Amino acid sequence: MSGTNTDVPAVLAYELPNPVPTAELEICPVGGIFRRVGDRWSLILIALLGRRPYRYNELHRAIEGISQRMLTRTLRGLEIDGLVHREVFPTVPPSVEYRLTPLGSSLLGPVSALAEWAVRHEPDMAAARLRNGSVE
Amino acid sequence: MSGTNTDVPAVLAYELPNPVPTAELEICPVGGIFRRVGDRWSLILIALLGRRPYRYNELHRAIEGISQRMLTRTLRGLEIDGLVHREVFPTVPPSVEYRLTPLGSSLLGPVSALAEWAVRHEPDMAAARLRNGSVE
DNA sequence: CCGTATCCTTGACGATACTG
DNA sequence: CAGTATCGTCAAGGATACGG
Repeated sequence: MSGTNTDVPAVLAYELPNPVPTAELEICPVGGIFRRVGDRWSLILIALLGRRPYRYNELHRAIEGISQRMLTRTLRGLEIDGLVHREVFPTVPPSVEYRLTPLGSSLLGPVSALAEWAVRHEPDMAAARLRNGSVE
Repeated sequence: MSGTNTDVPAVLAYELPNPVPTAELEICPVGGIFRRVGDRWSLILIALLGRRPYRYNELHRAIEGISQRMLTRTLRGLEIDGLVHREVFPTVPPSVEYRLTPLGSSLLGPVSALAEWAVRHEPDMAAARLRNGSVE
């Protein structure tokens, strides 16, 4: 689905008048979303929670590379930005469930588009890195 | 173009088997592309070069917030990954032109999709931040 | 079970100065 | 014009230990 694109930008063309006043770029929220989701764990969490709700330790076990500190911090960040919902069940012992909000779910589409690009073109980038002697 | 999406993931669903062996996530190149392009300047440069080729100081003036150091480093990074092509013209004084490679151009589509999402939903995120008392 | 608190390392980034 | 070199700062992230 979705033809590959060597085609026109779209929003980008609109966002960037020619002399590029810089302020335009600062204001442009594209950078913002990349910063929010471009860290080490946010995307992984969003992808996971895109499948079903998870409890805290369930996430901790599932990802396993992540520290408790970063799991908590990343979840809080996503919660603050309204991408993830946190619900506490006052059971004994307590359990906390995390799920995507509708806003968070709406991110899955665009992210998937980028994911498809990455899956398709990552070999090209790897080849380029070899050609240009990054880690030879 | 492209209806909004609260719809299904796609690649993400494929990328993530349920117990999530972590290795799957490490290997998944989605994180990689976000890391490469999620820094402060890469996206801006890609967006700029998506419009036309630029010379070094032209970029430096156009973006203006950027230091020479970071401009050079970011361009080198993008060049190493095959997203940007650097061509030197042995004139006096020397001039160097940067342009997107076809690979780099192919990124504009997916990035634009995410840009559209950001433009549309950034207000929702800002509202959420206020609700959740991030910078109140 | 679900976190917080503390310490430490690393790398991103900016500022400034200098060069072919 | 098109960079490199050096230094300093700051936030992301990991490790470990502790608490409700």
